[in-house]
This record gives sequence, C-alpha cells and structure tokens, in this order.
Amino acid sequence: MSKTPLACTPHDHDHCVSHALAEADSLCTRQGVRLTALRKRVLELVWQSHKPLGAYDILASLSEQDGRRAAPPTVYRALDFLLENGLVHRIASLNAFMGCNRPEHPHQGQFLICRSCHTAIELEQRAIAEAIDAAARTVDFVVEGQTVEVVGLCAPCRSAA
Amino acid sequence: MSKTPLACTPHDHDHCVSHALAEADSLCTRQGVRLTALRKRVLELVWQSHKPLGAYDILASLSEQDGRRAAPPTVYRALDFLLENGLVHRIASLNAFMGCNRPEHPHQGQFLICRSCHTAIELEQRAIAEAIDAAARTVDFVVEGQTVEVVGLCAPCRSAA
DNA sequence: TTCGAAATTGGTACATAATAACGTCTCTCC
DNA sequence: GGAGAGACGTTATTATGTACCAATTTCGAA
Repeated sequence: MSKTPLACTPHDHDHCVSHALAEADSLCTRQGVRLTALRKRVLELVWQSHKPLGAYDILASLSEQDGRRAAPPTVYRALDFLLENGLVHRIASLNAFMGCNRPEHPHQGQFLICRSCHTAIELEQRAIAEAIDAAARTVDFVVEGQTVEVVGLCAPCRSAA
Repeated sequence: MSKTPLACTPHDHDHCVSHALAEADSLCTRQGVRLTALRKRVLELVWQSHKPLGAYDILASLSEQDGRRAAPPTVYRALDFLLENGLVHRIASLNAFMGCNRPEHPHQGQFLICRSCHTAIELEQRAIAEAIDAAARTVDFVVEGQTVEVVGLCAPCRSAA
C-alpha cells in the first residue's frame, strides 16, 4: 500500500477519489470491518467534495443522485463508522466532514479552513500536537484528543483578491 | 484595572463572578459599547457555571430564575455581543460558551475540556499559537482565527478515579 | 425639550444538526 | 436451516441556531 498522502488537485481529482476508496477498502479488510456499499458511497461523496461536507448535504446527494430514500440516521451511522475507522474527520466548527488524507495510520489532524473558498487543508504537525501536550502538562491535564481548526485565507484566494 | 486572570476556585466563586462583571463593565465603558442588563445577566450566568454552558441552558435559567420570557434570539444576540467584545468564548466542539479569563486584551484561548467533570481550563500559550502559525506558513495560509479544543482528564478527576 | 435615527429587545416561525427507539433484513458461522 | 450479530430502514423527537419583523429604548442633534 502506498504511503503517499492523498493530495487532491483538480486535474487528478477522480483518480484521487478512487485511490482513497481503494485504500479504504484495503484498510477495512485488514481491520476486519465491513466497508459496505452505503459506507463506501458516503465516503466517496465526502471525497468528491473539495470542501467539508455536512451530513445533510450527503443526505441530499444520496436522495438526488442515487434515488435512495435515506433518513438522517442512515448517514450518521455511516459517518460514525468512517470516523471510528479513521477514514474521515469531523470539523466541529463547521459541523461537517472531510476525507482523511492518511487513513493508514491513526492520527488527529489539524485543519486550515479558508473562509473564502471553504476548502480545508489537513495538516499533521507533531510540533503543534507537542506544544499542546506540553501546555497541558503544565496544568496536569492528560490529553486524549485534540481539535485544531484554523480559519483564514488560502494562497489561491489571496491571489484572487 | 487589575491585570490578574480571573481564576475561579470554589471558595471565591462569588467574588470571582462579581470581579468578572465589574471588569466587563469597565471594559465596555472604555470601548464605548453598552453592557445592558440582559447582556450582563447572560454574562453572569455563564460565569456562574464552572462548565461551558449551552445557549439553551442560559435560556432556561432566564426563564426559571428570572421569570423572563426569553426566546432563543434573545440569548444568541447577547452571546454575539459578548463574543464580539471578547467577554466570552465559544467552544465549538461542545456548542457551548464560557467566560473569558482575560477580557482586557483580545486573544483566542486554547481550551482543555475534562470529559469527566466537563470543566474547561482556558490557556493562552503563545507556543501553541506560534506552532500553528508556523505550520500555516509552510502552506502559504494566512491565519485569522484559531480553534484549539483539547479533550482529556483533569488532575482532580484522575485522582478521584 | 423634542424629534428621529440607531440600537436593543420581544416574538414567531423556521432552518439545520443530531439522536432515540424500534423493526426488518442480511450475512455469517455453526 | 437456524441463531445471533451487524447493518439498514423508518418514524419521531430533541438540540442548536437563524430570518424576519414589530415594539421599545437610548441618545445625540436640532
């Protein structure tokens, strides 16, 4: 299995999505969990969007594109599965979800969210995680999970302005 | 005006709340904005809680304790004012609000949230902010706002377990 | 002092996000 | 084939947040 991050640029977008799905397939097989058709489709929808996608956006796509009669629990259950298995991340400040670049090893990313184009860049910087751990130690707090979500302007949007 | 953080320990809780309210008063006067009775009351409720408080919790307190007939927009407007003026922080991962320890200078804190007792500790570590800024620079992203929310266990809860 | 604009608040209705509870189906393993 | 677990369908409900307009208050200017 490739170790390259699943970077997504416009010209190779379809390839990027299929790569992500293939990697998810293999990961689930190794973990002994089932990437069912529904779960795979939800993951595909999340990956097809360049922006973090809301649960109800996914719901709408399932109805409109697939003609599937889906209710909220259907989507949330699929998202829960994908979250548990590290295939997507949840962006708390947006109530939205995005595909994980590096599902092959467990981690919690940091996210740069452009307020203009709404795309999100996933980082995985040990320096940030360690700065947080160090700060937590000073108040004797044991860290179990980190949420780092940064709003600002990405380079393309600054150029456009 | 004192520069000491408004640390809140059980034995001086009432004093801590009144200190926060007095500081908010003076800050709003200096800024030329109006800390009305409603806004002050909402701030007081947020400060009285040791845990981040949801908007609908505030709403319930206004109804039950004050007998005031309040609808959601009333609370959200007051919270918007308090957020804009740096008197409270919003915790995105909890959909909740907590009083700001240091309203006298603008900042965005980092939050350590105990999953057992649900209290939140506000930090203000330049090292964390700088690690994030540095990471953002590597992808040419300009940071405008940081959300850092850490879940884990605080020292008292670990001792109790 | 009185007028009038702006800010604040009250209130209804609605929009969006997430979960509870329960039944049914399907797959796998024996 | 049957039992059990996991996955999915369905209805209803709860939780969170906003759009909109009307009524009131505040405060400066005439």
